[in-house]
Amino acid sequence: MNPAPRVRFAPSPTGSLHVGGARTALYNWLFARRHGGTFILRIEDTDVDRNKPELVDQILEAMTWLGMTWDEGPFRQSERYDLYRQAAERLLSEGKAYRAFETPEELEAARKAAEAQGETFRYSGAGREIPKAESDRRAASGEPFVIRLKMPDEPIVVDDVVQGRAEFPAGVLDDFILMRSDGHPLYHFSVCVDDVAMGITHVIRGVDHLANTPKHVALFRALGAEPPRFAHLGMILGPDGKKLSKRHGAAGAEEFRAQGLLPEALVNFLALLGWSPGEDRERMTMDEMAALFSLERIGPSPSRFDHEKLAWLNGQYLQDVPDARLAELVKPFGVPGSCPDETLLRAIPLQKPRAKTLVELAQGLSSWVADPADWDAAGLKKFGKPANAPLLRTFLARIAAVSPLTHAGIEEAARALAAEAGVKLGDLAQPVRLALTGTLASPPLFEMIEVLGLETTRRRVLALAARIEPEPTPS
RNA sequence: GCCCCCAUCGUCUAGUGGCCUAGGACGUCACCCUUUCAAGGUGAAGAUCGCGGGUUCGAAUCCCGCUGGGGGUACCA
Repeated sequence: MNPAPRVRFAPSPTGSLHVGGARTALYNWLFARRHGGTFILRIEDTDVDRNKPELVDQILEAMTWLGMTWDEGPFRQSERYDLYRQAAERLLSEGKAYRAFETPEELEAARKAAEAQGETFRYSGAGREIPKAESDRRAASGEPFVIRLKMPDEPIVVDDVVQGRAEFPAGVLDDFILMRSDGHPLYHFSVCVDDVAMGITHVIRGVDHLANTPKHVALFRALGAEPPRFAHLGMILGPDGKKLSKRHGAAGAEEFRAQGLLPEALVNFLALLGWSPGEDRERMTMDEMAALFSLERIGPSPSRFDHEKLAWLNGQYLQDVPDARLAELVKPFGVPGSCPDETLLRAIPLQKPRAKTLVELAQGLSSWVADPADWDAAGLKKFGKPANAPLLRTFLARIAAVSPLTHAGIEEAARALAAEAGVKLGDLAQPVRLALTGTLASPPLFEMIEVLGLETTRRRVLALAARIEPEPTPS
């Protein structure tokens, strides 16, 4: 058996945890769990200009919320500069890398010129020709330089676990920069140095890195290490097929959290974007997924983010959350803390089948807590005819006589009243529902009244009755 | 421009040469249940497997071309 794999998730703190990143993290996590490996968290913060340190905590929190715990780290690349400098020195002394003294301006000009010709700019490799002694002397004299890798003069084959085999011809890649003139390592370099140092065996990341992979392969070899296995994941697109962004509603983990989604649902949904365990399995816990996960079953193509399906899945999960837990979870979404837990606990079982998210649950719960501020216009139009006012009052009188006030008893009274009045039960129930909730949609009415109690019911019903009664003769 | 990748119902996908009259899920529609709305149950519509050529007795599955989409081509990550 192969040694236990070591994988890493390496976000850069230039934004919050995007769902694309969350899915990458998840696949790494799942892979590590599946094979008893190690999941490492590494913060790629070498771009001093674009980093936002405060985002690191946000990313860690999102990871935790999603249930992805890491075994090692978080390591920060900004704290590992010595490592990169040493590696660069070594490459330099081994002749696998060299100093180049062109200024950014010179390079930019050369790039412009090449583009004007309709050609791809590639660094000339001029620095390769500078004798070692001269290079050392110029560096010692303080002349700014970058360190570039000598790319091998042979094609590089990347045998990707999910994207398949890709061959990159020799000569299309130039001698790219490892260390900037200010001494900061560049992404490609710090990544490979760290991957070697951390003993990474499998690199699972987005396809946007596939084209960079030959650089990494060359770098691993220069560093004297066997390149890891690569698995490049297809992009996650918005419903319109464009790159997913806030424009599509939500793109960051904490935005989904704010929308009232459950982490287990989001994680399950994300896992299915590109991976399938086969046998038509869809709903799975993280443990189940971890048991079934394999890189071979990841598809190569990009996928669109379908909010509808996520919502459905979330609704499924929501039904299984114990009511007491739900009572806690829903509180940040606007259910007044003043609502007695007893009411909440009786309302939740009736309300939750009607909710797909915690936000919807909180909305549904609101009418158990507060009298309706207003009545639905369509409802008023349909059931607000003055003749209903006496019906409502009679209804109140009838249920006042029901003792104890059980939903079965209330239903019995309601049915009797409807029969007497010669109307369908719905014609009585709907006005009452409008009075209690302000809307025409709610959980079963009689159970609601049982929980709400006579006082609240009376107050709300009288309010509506007063509203629909004929004006006291304007004349 | 150059290099690389991708392409099955509207969406996520199963499918790795015969089991495919292409399966499941979301969504949609219908019916059932029903005091409303959901949930739930049952069922239906929906994919000439992007297009065109090959290979093969046989292709969604292999090969080539095309088209469309995406990525890379930075002293960004």
